[in-house]
Amino acid sequence: MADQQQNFRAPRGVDDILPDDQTLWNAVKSTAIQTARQFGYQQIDTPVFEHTGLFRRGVGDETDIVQKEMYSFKDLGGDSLTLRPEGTAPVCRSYIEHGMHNLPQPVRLFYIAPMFRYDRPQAGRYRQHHQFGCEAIGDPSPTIDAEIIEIGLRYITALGLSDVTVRINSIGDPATRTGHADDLRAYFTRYANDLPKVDRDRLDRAPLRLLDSKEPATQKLSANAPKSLDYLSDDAKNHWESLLTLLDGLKTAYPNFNYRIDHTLVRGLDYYNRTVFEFEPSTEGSQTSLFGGGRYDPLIGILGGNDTPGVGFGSGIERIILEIQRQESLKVANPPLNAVMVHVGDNATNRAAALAAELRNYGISILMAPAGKSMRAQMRYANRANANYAIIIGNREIEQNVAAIKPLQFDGEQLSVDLEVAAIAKTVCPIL
RNA sequence: GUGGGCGUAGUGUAGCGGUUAACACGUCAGGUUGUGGCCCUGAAGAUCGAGGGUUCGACUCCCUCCGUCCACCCCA
Repeated sequence: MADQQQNFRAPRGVDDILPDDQTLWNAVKSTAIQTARQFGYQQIDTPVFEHTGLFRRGVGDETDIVQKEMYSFKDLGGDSLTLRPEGTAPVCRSYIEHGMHNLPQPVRLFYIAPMFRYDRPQAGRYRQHHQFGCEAIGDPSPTIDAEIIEIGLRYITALGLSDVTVRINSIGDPATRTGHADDLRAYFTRYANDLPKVDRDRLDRAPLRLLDSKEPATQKLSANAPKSLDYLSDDAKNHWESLLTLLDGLKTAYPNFNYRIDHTLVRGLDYYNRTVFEFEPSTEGSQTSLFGGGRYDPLIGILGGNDTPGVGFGSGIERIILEIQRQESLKVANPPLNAVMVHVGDNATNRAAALAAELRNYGISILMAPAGKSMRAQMRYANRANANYAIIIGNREIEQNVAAIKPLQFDGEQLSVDLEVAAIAKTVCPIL
């Protein structure tokens, strides 16, 4: 608890995104937007908070997210609201609410939005994080599953990331899923004595979870455990096999693409069925999964809409950025300003301010050096500002009705031009 | 919720049972006549995370709490 004497810090698990980081953030976000648009996806923003019931029903009452990770609160009217912990349920709610089933199907949507989970922070995990997500609603075909995965591929490729493995699995439909879960439970129960405590504890609660356990003993048992792929209905099996064919077809366009069928891959949220996938870099450390997604055919029905299939993914921007920095895969820099205005003396300051405003009408970017400081101080300021030119106006210039223009990024002659917008604009921004 | 590492100026670090708590970067001001980058000089900036204890004396040793990082659970 910060008392009155202490300075405030950001709450645990949330961070400022400082100016130095914004360049990379913007690059990542605009890559996401470009990629999604290239596939014909349209942007959607849903509110930061929703009725708590949306997540309880959509994500699943028994999931960890709902059980212990939601930022829920009552508003002054007594409604229970929750800061969005994930993006799919809200998008589906919006799809239903706005009758998007009347649009040509499937409806393809994407978002970039903050998510909130009350979780213990660690590397790559925050209480507020941002996700780039895509959702395709209204098409049961595996071509859309493949499309969703391809968006992910194109996105990470555009960001220059390599060494990313795509793991994929099918967990079947709700009916066969419970059969599989029951058999899994039975299988692991037989070896209960060999299971480490953590895994014995979740045997009842979440038998699927034992498959991706980090305990070596459990991993050994998982190898021979019942596989969800052996439980697929004929429909689900066809869907799965078509998807694999489609993914193989992507290898021409994405020579480095390789997927790995991984029967230990399960997803934590209740609404998934059939296809599930994850993108993972070869980083050591553990909270590194860059993408998670899959098909969620039951969800719209669960939320009260007509049965409508859907498939999508969410990708953590913070993790993408960590990985970009680790691989040094993307170098970005802000473009320099056109000029810094250096002005000494009250007359000069007034002229300079007016002139700067006029120059901005030309689309020129211009930064005012701090008023009232020495020319040296202003020049030092200009030097740090990442600008191409200093426009220098002092008493001498006012008298002679000129502006001194000095290049800052390279050694060159200082010029003297008429104290007049067009002339200065042309000097400071030659393409004009 | 559980376990481990770490907490000294804005940042990164040094330090030791007794010092005016050091260094670098950064910030600010200067380096003669109005002009940046390199260089030089100077200044500001730290109740050494908080509270308690041991001691003649603690930034330094012990305990508690808090914060932070990492890991587990789980997830993006």
